[in-house]
Amino acid sequence: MKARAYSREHLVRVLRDHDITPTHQRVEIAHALFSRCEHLSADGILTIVNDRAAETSKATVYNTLNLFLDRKLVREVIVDPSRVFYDPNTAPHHHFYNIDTGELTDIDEADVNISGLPQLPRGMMVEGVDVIVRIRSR
Amino acid sequence: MKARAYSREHLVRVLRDHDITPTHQRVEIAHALFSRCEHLSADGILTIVNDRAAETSKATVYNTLNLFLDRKLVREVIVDPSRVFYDPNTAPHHHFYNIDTGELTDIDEADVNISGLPQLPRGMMVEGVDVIVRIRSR
DNA sequence: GTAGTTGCAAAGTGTTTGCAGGCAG
DNA sequence: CTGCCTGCAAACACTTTGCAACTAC
Repeated sequence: MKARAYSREHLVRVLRDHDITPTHQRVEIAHALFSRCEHLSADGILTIVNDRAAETSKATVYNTLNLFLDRKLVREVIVDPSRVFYDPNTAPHHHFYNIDTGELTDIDEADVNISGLPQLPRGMMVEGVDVIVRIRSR
Repeated sequence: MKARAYSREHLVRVLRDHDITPTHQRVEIAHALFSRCEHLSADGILTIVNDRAAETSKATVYNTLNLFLDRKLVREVIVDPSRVFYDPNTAPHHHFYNIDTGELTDIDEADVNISGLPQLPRGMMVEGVDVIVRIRSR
């Protein structure tokens, strides 16, 4: 992903493109997600957004993230039942998960080749393939 | 996995082999998991175990599952943040996840080939690779 | 102006913990 | 007998919801 500092104006356009009314809070949440190349949890986002001045509630963060999810602006990464991460990179890709630190790192899908998956059950289609490589320090 | 009805005596031996005191409840929970080739949630196990007569509490199911996990008798499958499944098949393998029904199906690891994973960060080792193929009806 | 959004607090869900009584060895 | 195990209920962390006030357009 490009490590670009997304401007507020650009984010407003992106939100509109996804049929999301660009309220102040939503722009801030989008900014938190897109301006850094990190995988954030709802709680992490809440902290960042309220870093300077408390202006966004927990409920709004959750509602907004679910909205972004629904509008396919972000993607959920499920690696630990007690930690859901939101990934601003919606292109298909995979992850390293550091089980010691909880850190997530992207793996470009182009690099990875998966072959030999069995036939799908009849009438089914693939929605997506997630690969999680769990790593830890030696 | 062999679709074999595990006897209680056999399970007692298995538990002992894993340094687990084979109490009545633990044997029942192990039986629920191993006697069927399903991926069960804590709640599903609670239901099965108490199907005839209520004799096992929720807390014991959770404690026991965590114990089994720790002793590597079962494995956790994380596909949905609100549903943790316990998999009696500890051999490396992957999963189909039906996002409509929540159903999990095993994929034999021998069939699947993954190539092109990037170098690990320095000093790291792979603990395991999970592949989840999310499917839905067409 | 009006529909959609927000904040707060309360309710929900799945899981863990503290403690008194009970079972395994 | 002794220590580990169990059940219960309370505690917990995370997420969702109901509702009155507010904001985008």
